[in-house]
Amino acid sequence: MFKTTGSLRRNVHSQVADRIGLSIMRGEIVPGDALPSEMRICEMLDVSRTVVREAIRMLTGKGLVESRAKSGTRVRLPEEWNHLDPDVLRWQLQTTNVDSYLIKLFQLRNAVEPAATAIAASTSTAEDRARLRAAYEGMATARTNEAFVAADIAFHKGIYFATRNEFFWPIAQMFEITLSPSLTIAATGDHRPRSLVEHRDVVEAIERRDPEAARAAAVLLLEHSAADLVRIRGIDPFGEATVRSAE
Amino acid sequence: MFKTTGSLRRNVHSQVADRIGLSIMRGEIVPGDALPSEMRICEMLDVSRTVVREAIRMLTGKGLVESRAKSGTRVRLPEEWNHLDPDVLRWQLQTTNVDSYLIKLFQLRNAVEPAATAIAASTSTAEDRARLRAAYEGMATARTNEAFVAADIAFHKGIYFATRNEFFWPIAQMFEITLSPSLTIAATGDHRPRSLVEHRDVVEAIERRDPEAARAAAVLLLEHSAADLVRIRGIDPFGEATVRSAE
DNA sequence: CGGAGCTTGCTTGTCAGACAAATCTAGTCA
DNA sequence: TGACTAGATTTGTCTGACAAGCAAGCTCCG
Repeated sequence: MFKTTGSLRRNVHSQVADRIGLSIMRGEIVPGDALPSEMRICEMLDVSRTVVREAIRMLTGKGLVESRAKSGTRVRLPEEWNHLDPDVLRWQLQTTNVDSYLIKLFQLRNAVEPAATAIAASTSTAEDRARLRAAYEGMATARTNEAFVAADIAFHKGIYFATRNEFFWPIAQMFEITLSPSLTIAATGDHRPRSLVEHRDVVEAIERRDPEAARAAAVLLLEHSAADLVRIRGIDPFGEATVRSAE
Repeated sequence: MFKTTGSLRRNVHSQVADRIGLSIMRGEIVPGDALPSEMRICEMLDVSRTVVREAIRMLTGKGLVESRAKSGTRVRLPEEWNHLDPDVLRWQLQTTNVDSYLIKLFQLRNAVEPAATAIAASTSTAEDRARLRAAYEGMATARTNEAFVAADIAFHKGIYFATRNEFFWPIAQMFEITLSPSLTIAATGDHRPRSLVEHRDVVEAIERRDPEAARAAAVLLLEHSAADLVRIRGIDPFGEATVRSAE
């Protein structure tokens, strides 16, 4: 069990954490419910107790579970998990509807990115701006779709990093996780050059250290991205019908 | 060692994680550097290897360290840690300058909250709105400062939760962590009633399901909060001189 | 028949010792 | 001087053991 199933060799406890984390995301273990006991998990997965304990420790750190001494390890309420944790993100991406996921992600990006871009314009260092410019050049000169998407990710990471506010960084991290796989999905040939101008306007506004121009450029870039979502995946992040509430 | 130092009895591995996490935040172990080996940490803190390993597993899950087999456990680059993780937040709050921390936090809140409020106006359930209204009533009728701050936190958590977008939730969580202690700091008597009207406008705009009015009300509320920061702590989140970059 | 108190068992927390695998270092030999 | 080998170090994993606390079931008394 737990031979290298296709991917690279990872630690066993990480694989166990993946397994339990995915089970929780899939709803196989309901919040408030108890996990199987450590010994049971050992038997089920044929691993040692050490491995199981370390896996549960990881999940505890991400807020997914809570183990009170001798009462068992229980799944916590969804509003308590760290939804921005890369692992949690990955597990959710594997178990939920990708479209609604992309819409929620875009909502967050839409909320944060204009402000982040404005902050970047006023607090970035020369090094930050150089990195941003390099990422833009990478997009402009990219010959393959992969290279273009990689440069695009570097570009947006660069913006969040240039805020010099570490609370923005994890948000960039999450776009990175989500966009990497979508690279293959959105790999339509004519997708590439369309947003180049908008990216350039952003980087130049930041270089001019003009927060308001940067914010405006970011808004335009977001509108372009939204249009791409409509065009390529057929979902509209602004037409909120898709995320209409239950009630 | 590790007797209950003042606070409630917690697991030993959590205490060890705290200790190592704080060391990293304080810069006692520089990124790229290796932690002392497991056995060394065992000796230093007088705990078993099991405990040390589980503590390191928690830190690994938060992106703070990375242990490659037999090369040692190294501290990762700051841009890789999960700065929105509650524990990381707590450690940082204990080791860095509180003022610059509050400014960065306010920057994020300023970026996210207007959009979150607008989304809440369009996607909240009746239950969400009732909870928000209840939190507002709690603020209006609070007799003690503690009760007021608790209701205030519940109010803002309610907004982020009402977006029905889980990616906004961790951000609310972080405000909760930060504002709880600041409760004692900002405990000036006349601080209380000033922002009541702004809160009411927000909740009523959401109840009317009017996104644009909600966004506008949120902006006003933020301006009020910024004024409070200036008045009470003497820091100005919008006067960016305080977070001027190094270069 | 019903409830209070005790007992037992299960589960997590922690400790100790052991071996495998991989990596870095240092020494040796060409 | 350079490359290769052997040893030591460190993390990954397994096993067995005991303590402590919570929950359920059982017993006994009213």
